Amino acid sequence: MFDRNTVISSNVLSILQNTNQPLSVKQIIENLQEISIPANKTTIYRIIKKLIDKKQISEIVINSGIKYYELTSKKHDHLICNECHAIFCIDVKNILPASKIKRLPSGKTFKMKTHQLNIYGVCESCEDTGS
Amino acid sequence: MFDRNTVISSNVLSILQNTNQPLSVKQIIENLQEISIPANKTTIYRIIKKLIDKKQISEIVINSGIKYYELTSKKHDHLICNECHAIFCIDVKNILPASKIKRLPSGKTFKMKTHQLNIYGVCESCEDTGS
DNA sequence: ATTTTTGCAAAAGGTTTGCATTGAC
DNA sequence: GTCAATGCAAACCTTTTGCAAAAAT
Repeated sequence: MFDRNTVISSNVLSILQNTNQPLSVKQIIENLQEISIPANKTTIYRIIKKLIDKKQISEIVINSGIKYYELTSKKHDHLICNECHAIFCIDVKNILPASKIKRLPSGKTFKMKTHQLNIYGVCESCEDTGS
Repeated sequence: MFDRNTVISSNVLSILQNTNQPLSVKQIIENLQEISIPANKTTIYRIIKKLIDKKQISEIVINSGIKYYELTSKKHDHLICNECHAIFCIDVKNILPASKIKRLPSGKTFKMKTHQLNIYGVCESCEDTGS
């Protein structure tokens, strides 16, 4: 995973493996604190960056401007509550059907209002320059 | 539009009406400078906030963390170049088909790699409290 | 012993806030 | 004249960077 195995890096990874929703750096730090592993935010940002470079985790940006991270293998689309900002992971295949009311695996409902789809890739100009 | 009609606010709106892609606050300021209307960023943020409250414009967040704004009436999904960060507006209906290569209205191509779909709304707990 | 990982402080970048001034009506 | 809009400086928040100290191998 990492060049060297440390308490912090291994726990960050297992926290991400064991959660059922994307976590922000702040939330990761809180999770670490709960198991008595204090960590500096700089350290977490650096661990996150390595995991992203290895494509082990993916970055999610929501309208609050805060970034969240989840295992790439668990990558989902997301329902985001405008009120409490909770993030629920879903599979787009379960959404397309008509109703604006989505039933979550937990049995709870979610009223969909707006969406944002961003598709990332490479435009023709950048493809040409091969940068 | 606004409680009072000013040079800055009316021009911000017309810039957003005349562009074919979402603009950041920085880009809006640059657009204003080009027509010799210097404006403070605070002012632009406040104008943007009013337009969002009135739902005249919508906010788009991309992985760079920067927010972009576009007329709600022109709301699209977006292709975002990972290299140059250009944003191309598209209609999701034109995407779903098989190929990873999307042809833009301009005739140029875009190679799609990853996507992020965020659906905003209200979760059951917040719906209950009616907040 | 070497090299990576970590912590701290400071900086960076986008966004927001407080307050006094300017400008629209 | 009144109240909204603006500008400026400072604050805020998340994220990044530089450098020295600590830990892993």
